[in-house]
Amino acid sequence: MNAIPRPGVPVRGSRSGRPEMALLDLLGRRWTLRILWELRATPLNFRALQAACGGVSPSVLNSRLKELRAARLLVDAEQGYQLSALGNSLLAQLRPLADWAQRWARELEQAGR
Amino acid sequence: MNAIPRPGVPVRGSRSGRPEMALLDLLGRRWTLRILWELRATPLNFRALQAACGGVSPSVLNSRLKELRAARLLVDAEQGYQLSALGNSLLAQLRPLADWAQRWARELEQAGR
DNA sequence: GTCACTTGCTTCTAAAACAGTAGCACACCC
DNA sequence: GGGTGTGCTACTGTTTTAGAAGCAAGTGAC
Repeated sequence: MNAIPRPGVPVRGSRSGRPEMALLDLLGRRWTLRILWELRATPLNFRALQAACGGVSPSVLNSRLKELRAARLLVDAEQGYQLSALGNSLLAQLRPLADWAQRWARELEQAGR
Repeated sequence: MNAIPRPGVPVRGSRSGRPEMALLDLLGRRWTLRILWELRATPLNFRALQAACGGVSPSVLNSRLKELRAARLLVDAEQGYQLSALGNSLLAQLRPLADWAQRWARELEQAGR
């Protein structure tokens, strides 16, 4: 299945077309979350984004960009790729994960001893 | 790289060990988000979880379960696998995504015309 | 003009991840 | 004993991703 996940369309592991399943499929692809994350503050062009993602291969990056454009989370701008209004609203949900990750790190460190 | 992402350890695309990078790597693996999602309400045993995830293959499911246990997001219970307190706190962050996905679906539908 | 440089991306091969099926080992119940 | 349910492992084949190379188009200096 190479289709780009969209609400209303069957995705990996769900033929219901329910929007949250499409979302979980989209976000569960390698690099998707990271790309959104790196664009949280500022637009980046192709090579800058590639570098920000630790040198992800351009073929994969381009696939993810296509998917994110199709999902309307991303738009092409003069300064490069940037989040759409929709993309920003998604990122608003995701941004608190940075704090959560801190807490996670602390708890894992405690548990590790 | 087959290592389980953990804070403090280099992950795909980041050697900094920053917790949010480890988290993005962990959640960006296929089925991880879906598994957490399916466990949001109730514990499920292996086969029930597999079915809930649309028949994901047992080898992959088992890998994800190992990762999630190592990340302390999941614990083994009598009723099957269930979210830990930590896992529940992560899911609390993720739950609003269902609403967001609804909105996303509406906007895509509009834009599609 | 052409030379160097940047940028978005394509193309290729190899490695890794995942899918899909079968089935084992153990437990429990009869 | 035989039947059922369970967590998983083993295997083969397909898909996805990694990693390197490089091309086509644009820009600016000369």
